[in-house]
Amino acid sequence: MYIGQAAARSGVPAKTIRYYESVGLLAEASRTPNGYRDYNEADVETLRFVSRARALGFSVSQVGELLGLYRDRQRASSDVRTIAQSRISDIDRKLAELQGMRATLEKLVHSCHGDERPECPILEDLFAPQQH
Amino acid sequence: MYIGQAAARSGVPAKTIRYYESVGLLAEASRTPNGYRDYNEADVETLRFVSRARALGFSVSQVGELLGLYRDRQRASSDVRTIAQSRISDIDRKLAELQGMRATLEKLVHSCHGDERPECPILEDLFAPQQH
DNA sequence: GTAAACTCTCTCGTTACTAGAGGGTCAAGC
DNA sequence: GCTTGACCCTCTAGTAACGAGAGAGTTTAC
Repeated sequence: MYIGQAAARSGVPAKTIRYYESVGLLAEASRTPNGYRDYNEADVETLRFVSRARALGFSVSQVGELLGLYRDRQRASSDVRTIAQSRISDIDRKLAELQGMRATLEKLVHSCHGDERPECPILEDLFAPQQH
Repeated sequence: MYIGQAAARSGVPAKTIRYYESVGLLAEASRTPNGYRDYNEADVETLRFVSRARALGFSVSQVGELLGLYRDRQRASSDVRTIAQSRISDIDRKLAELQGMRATLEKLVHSCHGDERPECPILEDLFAPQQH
């Protein structure tokens, strides 16, 4: 099948498929005589794997690692588990950061009347912040 | 003062200050006779404002808006409040997304023994995902 | 037969910087 | 007078992960 159909069936845009190939995440696709990329069922499944792993926030290079682990079935499950756990740690750090930001913003918003008057403590706070 | 001192006092790296100027977030700095950028106290305070707003996750262009609101004291506080609230909404969306990712990863990690055996349900799950 | 739809490669734009090249300026020390 | 080091300058390129668009060839449908 051509790239358009592979895109439709995997949910990965054609542009993105070419990009993944260009950066080495996917092997170079075989070509039909006219030079169009040619895909099969297994390729579509690989694309779905990539798509789902990306949706879980794995970077493209991490997805490359996961694909490698999948292809080499001799590898221990602990390798996969380790990658997944470090991703969880990344997420936890990001969550804490966002929650801190949110708390500060919430405090600022509550201290601001939000009416037609120009005074708003948000800006003053940003200019003269307490340490945090 | 030169850019190095302004950087030290504001916490914004010199390269970043030049970058902010180049994208129009900051006005072009005045220059000493030798061509060096020249900063004063007010500039340092502006840099601190920018730094703090960036740390709260406002984009550079949003920081530009906030600076504009600060300079034009006639503007209503509701403008500032609206920007801050939309930033909170952004954060809430991101939090929900990360929490969803985290839950899925947690489930996968729990289903994986993490030992020397090659079987790990994480990869199988990524290949044959249930809808979510 | 032709027009739409699809494919190709290539380059640029995005965000918010950071790193580095190549070069000018300035003060201190010998 | 000269060098050394710490500054400063501009400009370019690289980062992550694509998306948009140009310009051109191919296939498909009517």
